[in-house]
Amino acid sequence: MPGAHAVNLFAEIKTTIAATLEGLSATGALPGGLDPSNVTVEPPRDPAHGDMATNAAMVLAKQAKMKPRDLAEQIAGELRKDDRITEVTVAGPGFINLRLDNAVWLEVVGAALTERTHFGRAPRNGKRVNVEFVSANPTGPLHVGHTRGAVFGDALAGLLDHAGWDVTREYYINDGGAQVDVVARSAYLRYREACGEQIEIAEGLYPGDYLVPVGEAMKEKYGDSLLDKPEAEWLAEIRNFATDAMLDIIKDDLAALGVHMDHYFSEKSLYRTAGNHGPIDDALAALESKDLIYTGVLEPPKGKKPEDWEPRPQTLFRSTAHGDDVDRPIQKSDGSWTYFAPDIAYHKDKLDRNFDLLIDILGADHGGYVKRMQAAVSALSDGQVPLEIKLCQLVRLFKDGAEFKMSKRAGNFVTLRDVLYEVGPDVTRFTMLTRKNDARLDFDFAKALETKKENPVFYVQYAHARTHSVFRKVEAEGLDVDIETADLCLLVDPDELEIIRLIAQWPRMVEIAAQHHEPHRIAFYLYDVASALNSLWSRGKTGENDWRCVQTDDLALTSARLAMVMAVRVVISAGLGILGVSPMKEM
RNA sequence: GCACCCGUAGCUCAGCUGGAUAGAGCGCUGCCCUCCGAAGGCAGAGGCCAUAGGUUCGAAUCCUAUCGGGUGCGCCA
Repeated sequence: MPGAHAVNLFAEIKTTIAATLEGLSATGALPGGLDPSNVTVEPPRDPAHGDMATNAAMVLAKQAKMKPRDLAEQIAGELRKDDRITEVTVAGPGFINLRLDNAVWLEVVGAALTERTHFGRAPRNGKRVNVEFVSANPTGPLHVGHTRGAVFGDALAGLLDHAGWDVTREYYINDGGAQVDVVARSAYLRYREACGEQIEIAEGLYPGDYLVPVGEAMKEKYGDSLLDKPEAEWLAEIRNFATDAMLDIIKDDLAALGVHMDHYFSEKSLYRTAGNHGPIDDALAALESKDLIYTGVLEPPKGKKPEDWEPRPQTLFRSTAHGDDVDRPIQKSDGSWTYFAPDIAYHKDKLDRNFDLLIDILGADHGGYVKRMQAAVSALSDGQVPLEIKLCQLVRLFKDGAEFKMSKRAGNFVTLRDVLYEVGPDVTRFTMLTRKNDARLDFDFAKALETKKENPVFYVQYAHARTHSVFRKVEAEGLDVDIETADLCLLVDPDELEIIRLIAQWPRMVEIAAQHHEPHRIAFYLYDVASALNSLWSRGKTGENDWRCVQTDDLALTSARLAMVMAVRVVISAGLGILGVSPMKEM
């Protein structure tokens, strides 16, 4: 067995199979050059089939010009010689089912105990990934809509880190558009208010009282010197002041949720500075050199019926050359940039920072934006760097059993802070990760706090707490047990071995979830682990006394069982760690 | 009109680069604590994986078409 960081048994057996194929080719038993890349080694759905199943023979039958079952028998014959494998059968259309020596499984428990938080953590793969998420406009506190993206992005980043990537968590500050002027004007009103004036917040400005302290801070800094000046003289200054203040609020919100960004990138920095040149110009020049920029007139959008539509020439990006449906405007008809222009420049900046993979996390309402951005990245990187855009669907809130609708006009936005105040960061994070990102999520405040099995956060935490309570029991009784030196071979019960096999799947789970960029798989896996532990636990409570973990008259067996329980704890706490949830020692 | 996402048990949802008899929770039926947390466990009933074709040894999964739901479609980001 390889040492630390390489306890993915499924990957090991796959390697063994690949080696077996090569060996058979070398002896002439099989044709050479068989490509095993499509071979899978997985736990079979039905445990009666064995510990692992591989499709190798079925996948390679055509290449080898053999019947699947004949090929399977060939491979099986070789695998039977392997010490780790105790049983090899060929079944169905050509599955090869394997049973491994218990000792092999038990070694995984040993690995979990020695590696602890590193168990399942892949070796560094030397690749860098940039995960951009949240990126809310700096116009106020984060609300629930942002929360899902924040949780998802952070968990995905944690997952990729666990799977071997060098991860940068990044936030793009939209501080270049018109909406930050609106914040500035709104803050200015609060400033006048702080100076003792009666104010009226006009339609279209931000009414939120989070701007009150900003106005007071402005008075602190500027006194009443700005009161009589025209907007042109204070706008730029106040814009900076206000967006900084908003960003501070957002950073506090994220910190309260347990999210920490590695890098904040300002949109403003992309525009022309003192000279007549800036990153946007550079990005456009790069595209222009590839003949992807031209002036043209777009067709009117169908079905939307814009009343004031009329054909106008615009500067366009030939995104159709990179898979988009239509070319996209980067300049408005008045010559100013569309939002797309700074976004192109921003992604060029990411590319210039030499990432091997870019991931953007956006709300599902940005779906129309995916192809054009991927086209831009494809063009700028000559197809070398993939951009993956993960869209998070809406969160529907339920309060007191009824859906709670938020609307901008009613101003009844539920903020991230509200949610954290009600249920806390751990429940918020786990609950938001119990759905695929592209599925709508129902978030029920009451259910999130329920201490019942139907609430997965509770269920997993409960199992984790049990892994502690049993140790408290041992301590209270003053029993002399030692999990470090435990003889794991005493674990022979099928239910015990099932738990161990589940634990052994952890490294593989991390790998698969990371490959698919789907942290929710971790949440579901943890639920399975919790379920297996709870099931076994109950056996000890229903007459099968000999199953109880703690056997005062058999400390050797007790030690072995505690070692297994500890391995469960290691896996649950590692999994919760990836999701950003802190494991509880007692409920 | 076009693009993207989604249609799996009565309800809410999993289903691992296509794999063997499609899974869980809720709800329903019936069981299980003298003892590590019953805040739990076990068992039962419940399915034409939207529909129709196709690809292949093999499809909930891939392709095409249709139906149904969501999101978006130049000068908002």
